[in-house]
Amino acid sequence: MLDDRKVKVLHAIINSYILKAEPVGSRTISKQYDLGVSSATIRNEMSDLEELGYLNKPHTSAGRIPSDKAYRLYVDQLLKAEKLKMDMKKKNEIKKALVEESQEIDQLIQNSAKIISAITSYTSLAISPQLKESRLKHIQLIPIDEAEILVVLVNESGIVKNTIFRVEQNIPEDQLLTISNFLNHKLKGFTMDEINQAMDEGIFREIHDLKKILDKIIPIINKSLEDIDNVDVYADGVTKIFNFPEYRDLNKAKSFISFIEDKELLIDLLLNDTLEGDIEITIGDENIYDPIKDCSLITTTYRLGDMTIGKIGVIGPTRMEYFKVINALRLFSVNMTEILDMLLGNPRV
Amino acid sequence: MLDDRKVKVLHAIINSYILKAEPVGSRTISKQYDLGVSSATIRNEMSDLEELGYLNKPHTSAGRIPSDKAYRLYVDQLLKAEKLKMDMKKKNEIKKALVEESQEIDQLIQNSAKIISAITSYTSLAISPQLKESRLKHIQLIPIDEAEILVVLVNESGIVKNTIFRVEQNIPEDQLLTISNFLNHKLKGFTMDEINQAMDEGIFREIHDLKKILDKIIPIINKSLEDIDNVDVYADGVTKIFNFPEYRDLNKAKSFISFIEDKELLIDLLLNDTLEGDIEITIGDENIYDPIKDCSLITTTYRLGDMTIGKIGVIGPTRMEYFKVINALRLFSVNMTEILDMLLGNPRV
DNA sequence: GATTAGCACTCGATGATAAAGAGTGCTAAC
DNA sequence: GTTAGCACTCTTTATCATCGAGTGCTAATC
Repeated sequence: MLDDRKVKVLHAIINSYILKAEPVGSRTISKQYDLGVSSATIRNEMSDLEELGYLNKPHTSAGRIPSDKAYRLYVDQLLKAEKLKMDMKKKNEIKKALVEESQEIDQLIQNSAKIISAITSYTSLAISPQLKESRLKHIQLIPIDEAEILVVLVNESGIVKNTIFRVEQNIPEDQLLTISNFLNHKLKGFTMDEINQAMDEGIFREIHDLKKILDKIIPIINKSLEDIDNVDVYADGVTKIFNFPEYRDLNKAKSFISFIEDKELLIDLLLNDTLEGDIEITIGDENIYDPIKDCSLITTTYRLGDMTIGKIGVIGPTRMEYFKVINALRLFSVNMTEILDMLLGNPRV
Repeated sequence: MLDDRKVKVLHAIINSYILKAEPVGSRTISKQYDLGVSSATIRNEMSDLEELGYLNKPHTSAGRIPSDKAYRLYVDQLLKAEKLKMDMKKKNEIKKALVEESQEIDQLIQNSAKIISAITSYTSLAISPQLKESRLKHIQLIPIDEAEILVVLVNESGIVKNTIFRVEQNIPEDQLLTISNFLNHKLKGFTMDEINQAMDEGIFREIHDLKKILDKIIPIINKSLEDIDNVDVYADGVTKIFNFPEYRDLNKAKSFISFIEDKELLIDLLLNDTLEGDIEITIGDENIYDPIKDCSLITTTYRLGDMTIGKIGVIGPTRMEYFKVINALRLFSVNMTEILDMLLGNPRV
């Protein structure tokens, strides 16, 4: 069905269209890509490719445009054929830049998005670590002054969360310590769900004298653990979309940018996919959301330990420089995993 | 120079232009605004107003467009004349929505930006609290496990910051407590600058046995206090700009959105102004930055105690619904100040 | 002296028409 | 199977006439 020459023609068309963003004619291919056949032959092949669904015609007298199906074929072959020859020098440069700028995890993610957008020239997306079901590692109550107590929570991954709350009457420091110890003893290693369940079962029944303060603290613990699990998304280089002729149309640009502006949708977009695999590519109509049905989304994951905890990627017109983007993202996947390990991972000494 | 009727004509033109975004002709004014004079008279007045710099002509046979100078006059009179009749019902509605959604300060600011953009239909901007020179209120070291210590800092305003760091060898809990107490004793109430200075003066000389751990902690304290002072900006409703006909031009839209995307510039924009005053308005060419020289920026401040600590505002075409925006922002200024007081302020019981 | 009706004039916007150009698809020859 | 050649299609671009909103001036009017 798809003989060797057809594939070559198709690739030539795709390459040309990625480069120029203009419908590709038979003459262009026969002249600029060395296939050794005349434009008439190319015309015949193109006609076949169109029939097979790999090419579209904007109108009779225009050239051809690759379909989503064509990109899919192209990308699959790209991913299969391509050896992962990572440019270690570049990788380490990026790593250095990332580490220097990012002491906090959120900063790391944000900076990654920024750098990716800069080096690929596409809009980048990134989602903060997913630490679903995080387990409590440490809890401590600290008196700030007579009327304020600070609750500090640390989860397994080393993410910390604090809340200050007010109390009517002064609670002696040693009593707070007792409470801290007690809570640590009872709740350490549990997820929020488990803590809730334990409470329903009345693990605190034994101590009546602390009840009043515990009643105040438990909701805080809950909220904080919830907060830790909360995700954030970042986008960078949104206006890069204006550089692509397909977004000369104001309405298209608007709908794209509106989509990117909607954090809820972005989170959904990045999480709905699996968190598996190395590089994931969604092309055009394969996307669920209407506003990006003529975009391609390329994402990669980053890990903490052996858990995949987040995603970072690039979005742009289906006519995307897949090769370049895939390579850039691979660099980041490795780098971020390494950096996260350094920032959050358990010390392995 | 500017007699009463000229002002009336000018206001009519401004109102019409704000509404329609189209050059205003003399006939429109004489028909739709009840000034009791013919279009010819209006024409004469318009000619005078143009000479005085209040009106511009796109070309000979178009109507007139208000100049920045005209908006400035209009706005100044608006601010002077307008009584602050705050819609208390609406104010409290908004307050309720804000309080429910925002437990964290940053969330409060973000939500405010979102709501403001929604009710005004313009792009909103907000900057996180400026707690310049924040003073240390409390510091505590908490052992997480054998190799990790959590440093918790609380500043005067009740903002908390944590960092986990690793130690080679286990430090006994009581020793950490001693260190905490010592640091609290020495550093409480000081700003970062003062802490640095104190260290240069060698306040820690007396205790040699703690030197090793202190050397590790001091940079963390510094970084954390710096971090607390760090500002963040938020923008919401960026794509609203597409709704305005003056941004039908792709390049204009791009340059506007690029500007808004650049956090550095936004911070500068919001901080370069004074932090004084109720409502501040910068019109068109009064703006320093080129990309927004045909925008107006309206901001208001919010306070903590008697210190102005942040700004929130709206940006849009100079043809802006000043009245509506000013009223909306006033509501927010009061609400946010009240909410911040509740979240962070000292308990006054 | 201010106001107004009247009218010539300006200039962008709109739409129709023509010409140019890129590309296809078919046919017939190689 | 490949290719040259050519009629045909459809968009793009340029040109030109027309339309209409609006001005600015003049002369008449209040």
